[in-house]
Amino acid sequence: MQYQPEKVEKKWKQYWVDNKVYKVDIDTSKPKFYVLDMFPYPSGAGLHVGHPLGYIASDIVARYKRLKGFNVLHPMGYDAFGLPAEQYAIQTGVHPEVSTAENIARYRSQLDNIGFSFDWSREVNTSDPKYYKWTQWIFLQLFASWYDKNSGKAQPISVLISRFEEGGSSVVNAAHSNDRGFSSEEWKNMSDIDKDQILMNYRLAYRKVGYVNWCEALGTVLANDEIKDGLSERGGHPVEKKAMTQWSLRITAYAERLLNELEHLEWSDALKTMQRNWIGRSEGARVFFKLENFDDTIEIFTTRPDTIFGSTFMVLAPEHELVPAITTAAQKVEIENYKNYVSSRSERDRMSDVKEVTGAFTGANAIHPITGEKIPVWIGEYVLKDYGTGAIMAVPSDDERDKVFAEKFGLTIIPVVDKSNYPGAGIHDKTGIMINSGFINGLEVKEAIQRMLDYIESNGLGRKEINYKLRDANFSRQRYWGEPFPIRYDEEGVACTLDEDVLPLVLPELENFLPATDGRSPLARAEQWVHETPGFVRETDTMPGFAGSSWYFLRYMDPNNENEFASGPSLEYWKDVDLYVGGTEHAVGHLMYSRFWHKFLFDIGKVPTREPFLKLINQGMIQGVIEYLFMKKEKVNGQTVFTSAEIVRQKDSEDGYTKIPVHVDFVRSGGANGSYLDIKGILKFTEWRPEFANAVFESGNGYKGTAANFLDKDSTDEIKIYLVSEIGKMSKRYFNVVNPDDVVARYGADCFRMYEMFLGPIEQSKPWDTKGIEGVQKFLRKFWSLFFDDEKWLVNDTLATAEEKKVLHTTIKKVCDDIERFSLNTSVSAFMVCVNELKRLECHTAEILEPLVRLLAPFAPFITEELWQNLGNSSSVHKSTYPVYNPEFLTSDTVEYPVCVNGKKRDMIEVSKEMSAAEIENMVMAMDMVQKWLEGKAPKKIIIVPDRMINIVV
RNA sequence: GCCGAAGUGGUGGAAUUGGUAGACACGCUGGACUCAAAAUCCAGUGCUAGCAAUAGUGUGCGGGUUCGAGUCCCGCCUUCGGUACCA
Repeated sequence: MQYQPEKVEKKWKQYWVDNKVYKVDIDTSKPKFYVLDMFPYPSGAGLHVGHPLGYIASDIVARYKRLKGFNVLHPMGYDAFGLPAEQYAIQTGVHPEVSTAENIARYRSQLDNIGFSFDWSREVNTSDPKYYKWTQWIFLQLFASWYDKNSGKAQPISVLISRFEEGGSSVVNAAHSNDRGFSSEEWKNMSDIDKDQILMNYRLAYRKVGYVNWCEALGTVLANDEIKDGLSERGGHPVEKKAMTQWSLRITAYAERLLNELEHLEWSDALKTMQRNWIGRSEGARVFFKLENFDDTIEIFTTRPDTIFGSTFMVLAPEHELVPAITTAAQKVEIENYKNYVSSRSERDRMSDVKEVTGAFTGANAIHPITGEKIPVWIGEYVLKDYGTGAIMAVPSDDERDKVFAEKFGLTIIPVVDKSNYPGAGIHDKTGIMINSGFINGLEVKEAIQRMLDYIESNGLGRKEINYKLRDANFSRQRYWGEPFPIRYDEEGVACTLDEDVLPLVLPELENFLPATDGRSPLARAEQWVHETPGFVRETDTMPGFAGSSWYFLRYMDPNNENEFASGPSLEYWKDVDLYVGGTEHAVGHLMYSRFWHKFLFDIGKVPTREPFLKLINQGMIQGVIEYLFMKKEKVNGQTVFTSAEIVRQKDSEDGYTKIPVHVDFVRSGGANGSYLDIKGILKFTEWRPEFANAVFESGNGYKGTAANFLDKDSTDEIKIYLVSEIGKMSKRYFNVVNPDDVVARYGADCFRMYEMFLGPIEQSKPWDTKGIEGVQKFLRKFWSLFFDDEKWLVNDTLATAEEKKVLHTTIKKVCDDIERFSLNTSVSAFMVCVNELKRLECHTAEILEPLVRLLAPFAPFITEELWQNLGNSSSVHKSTYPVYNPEFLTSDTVEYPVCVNGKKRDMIEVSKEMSAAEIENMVMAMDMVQKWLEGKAPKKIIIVPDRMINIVV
């Protein structure tokens, strides 16, 4: 019987559904194991071959753990709110709910096609009101909480209010953004609106001014992703920063815990380092600088208080609230112009450009808190509003950017750290001896920092402080397709929450998904919805993408619960995720927000664990090849011109050309350097992009013409328009998506699964390529042929030989070790080696083949299910047990040693395991090869590494 | 710019703790079977020299530590991911 994957796979897919093979429930008789994948955003392009990489790996582990006797929770769902569906709705009028449902249906069928063992009864969809009811509920809990630094956890706002009543703001040690202190009397006499404003600055979900990318021409707020080189990607219009009051989450309150509690997690060091650096804890001082002629003070944060004597000017973020007040009349125009320039700059550009600094003088001076000198106050884009206090004391002698700034604007530089005793020390290294620094002269930097901190505190100039690079998370989006806030504002503008029992607050129906005026969310168009309750207006912003994904892993534990986000017993049983698999692109964003929400839920007693994800594996990306055509920026005689890449390369500059992505299906020799469009490709391209129907194509061999001119050419290879290939994301926007369905249709799901694993280590990124998939296909056929020849069943009951047992048990050991350390590419090789060996030994005994089927089942669930049935079993192979390796079968009496001379392998020698080192030495010295290399001399040293190798040093 | 990762034959990759570099595959070359093809099977395959035995050389580049370095250290280069509103 021939191996026919399509037949076998169809049969077992149905069987699994009919018999609910992967359904899982709480079972306290078994240990639990939770295997989670980062759920996909269901994009219009469908699932591509990159998505399943992690899913296959986690599915193998889930199946392996099940066979090992664990009760495995292995769910899947959809992160279904997002920008692309909304953009699609604007373009086509199709409601995001409709397109999302279609995309989900497509994803589901694609996922089913690959044979995953998900328990689909637990599917989660973040855009389903039954789900986002609980996202809104969590938001309400955040709104109703503040962070008490004394108890180190979130507390109800009611506790805060009673503290204020008892002792005012000074008795509270909270994470907050409140800038005025008050006594209990003052609190009691405050109006409700004032109280509300104060409380807002303590809430974990609060409102503050944030900056959005505003595009006047498009009348909309843009995502960073929609901006290229400072212009809108659609249309190339200017983009500027615009201030808007927005919801924000006080993640900074959790900075210390997010940092410290990383330690026990089984995450890669690289990932932990990324999170640590993102949190960016630094110890230093907050120092107050008085202003000349103003009552206000400028607050700065510095990690180098020792260098304060070298501070010769100050720089404020251009958005700093003091800037308008302190700018002198003479400097007003300059400051305004500079602020306009800065609002056109992205934050990334502001941080990246270190060679060129820019800035403007406010005309104001600050008073140096120690020397009393007047120092000028500037604004500069390299100081960010949301980092630290949004202001710095500039020390041009000991900071790179301050130095460049001082040099450019002719400001004073006073050297304060003598590094002459530390050759090779960089400008930021905390080493050297203080000079020109008054009472700390002569001290080592580290000592000077301590001395200065003490001085600052005891003289009331400031205080020690810990600062974090981590910033509070902007939680508002001016979009339709997201969770509505369960918030409405009264006539005074006070934010009032909806009652929990009216949740979910469902998105209103809309026809037009374009943003409303002034960049307000499209929700503002739903007049009736906005004004539903007399005297109130609803919040029209929606929550960002990370809202729903910050807690979905909890919902899987009890996905259909209508009374709670998940029941106590289910949370208590499943606890946390034992294995989380997903891409590094989420290293800081999603993983940081999820940990934050989880810790908050822990604080309010809703989850039993401090951390959500115990072990995490980052899968690499499967990249696509992006193929670009060179297009001349300027039209020639009114026509668009595409130029073959070799012509452009001869000019050693790509200036004057734009790169237009081409659908990879049109390209010949794609992926390599010599990819090109032939005549057929050009015709397909112009058909696909009708706006280029009359474009001129220039080839390297002198042809020039439009697609129509090429029609009469006989040979499609006569004209080659070469392209540039780049490795990048597989994405609809680059037209390079490869659908797993196509691969499965051709080779079968088992083959696709094993091939994706065989491609290389799971953590590594690599471009998709089907070169080599036939090796895996051959393996599966060969495996099958151990059981069946053309028509006959070959498996018999003969006793297995020692050699056969050795092959099997070597493989069991290797595969188990590999799964445990997540090295799935090498376990596929191990299976190949095993089958090659068994084939050579003409092994057809059930004693070997039956455990081998179980061993392979997690990798190739279909073919093994079929063979398992043929072996006479009536239940699923996935309900059996995993084979256990027996070391007895692997013993050997001899060891083969490589014999090296000076570390270079020269010969091999087989040695009995019983031999002593001295005996081996004698044996080695007697070898002809050794004598030849010694050339009569005595060896300096003989190194014998047991079971490894022998090295002779000459 | 900053943070993180990767770089090994023609290609994907293996080498788990400093100990035989290139397992397993793809591709290629030659052969068997076949009228022919597909499929299958056998042999070879890092590079250079050599009929061969063998020798030299070889893990992005330049240094270093070590009896021994793909693996550790220092300095670079290139590519990828993130950089706070793509998900």
